[in-house]
Amino acid sequence: MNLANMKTADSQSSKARLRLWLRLLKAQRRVEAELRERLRTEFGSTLPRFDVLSALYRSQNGLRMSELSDELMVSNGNVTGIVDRLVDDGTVVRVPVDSDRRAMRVRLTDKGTAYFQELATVHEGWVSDLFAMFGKDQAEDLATALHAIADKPIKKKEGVR
Amino acid sequence: MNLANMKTADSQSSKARLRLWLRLLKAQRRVEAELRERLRTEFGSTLPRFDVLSALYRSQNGLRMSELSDELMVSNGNVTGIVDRLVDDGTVVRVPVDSDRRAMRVRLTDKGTAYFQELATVHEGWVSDLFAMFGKDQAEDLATALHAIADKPIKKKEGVR
DNA sequence: CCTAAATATTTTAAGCTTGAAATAAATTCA
DNA sequence: TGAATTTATTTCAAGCTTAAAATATTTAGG
Repeated sequence: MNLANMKTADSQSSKARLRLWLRLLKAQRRVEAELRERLRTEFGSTLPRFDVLSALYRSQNGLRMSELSDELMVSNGNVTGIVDRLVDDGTVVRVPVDSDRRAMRVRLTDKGTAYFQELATVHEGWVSDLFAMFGKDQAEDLATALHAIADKPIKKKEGVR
Repeated sequence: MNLANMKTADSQSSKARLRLWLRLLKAQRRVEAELRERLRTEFGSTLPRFDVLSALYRSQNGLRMSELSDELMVSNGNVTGIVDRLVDDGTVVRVPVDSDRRAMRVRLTDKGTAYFQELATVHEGWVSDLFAMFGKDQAEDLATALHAIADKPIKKKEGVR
């Protein structure tokens, strides 16, 4: 085989990575569509709300609005709207932060905690079913591989010098 | 170790699968955020528009609205809006289908084709950079593993019997 | 042929999402 | 101290997304 007939290693890697990305995206969409549908029909809820409740449940003392948006990787304004709706249905409350009058701490109410526990149990079962083709070990291996991307440091804007 | 102290294999698998899902979701969000930002700042475009152009570019003769929404796994109404905007800026056209007056075929214009080719080259480079930690072989292995989820058959609603 | 059911698409209302602008409060530093 | 900057949050406009309803057309069955 001569050089003219051979793609460079870089081009081949690039294509393989692009295929990986498209596959990752498709898998994510398929699972997300299924989870959204089930949250809607069985609980009258949505994924963004579930995500917020989940983040708050994992925290001990609630989270500030900005901590929530960092955790979920969505914009501040987005979190404002979702929390507004969760406040409306009584699952979370906004508590002013004593030491910083700009800030708000969001917490689960007792009702919200009970509600989320119910959801979380069922949700784990759904996910386990959707990923049933992966055994424990393979699931762990895949998760480890994806860690390299998921926890890649966020590129920060450079200050002007 | 006695049974009381040991989680069942099922529970452990379930947790591992849940972690895998959360990792997959986080990786997808990180990559998507980066691609969206670059499409916006460098091309004044968006991911949904890129996805539609990409699907049309891969097809030979354009796609019907319903083929587009199947391919992209989004709702019909969603595609209507995105195609409307692409028509506005002259990158695609709606062509009536002779044999079926309900249907529309969407095609890239010459302008749209040239524009997408430009985008696609740069986009592949971005993806390759974001996935740079995976070599060709590892990227292929991961893509294969994800195939099991990405191409899982869609569960259809059962008719009443 | 004619009606009923199915199909392709658009419209609509509500919620999600972003980036940018606006507010308000805390921090920095001269 | 007090002005300038930074930080936390909300508001806003525009676009994305969904599910359901509405329209228009085709297909199937009697």
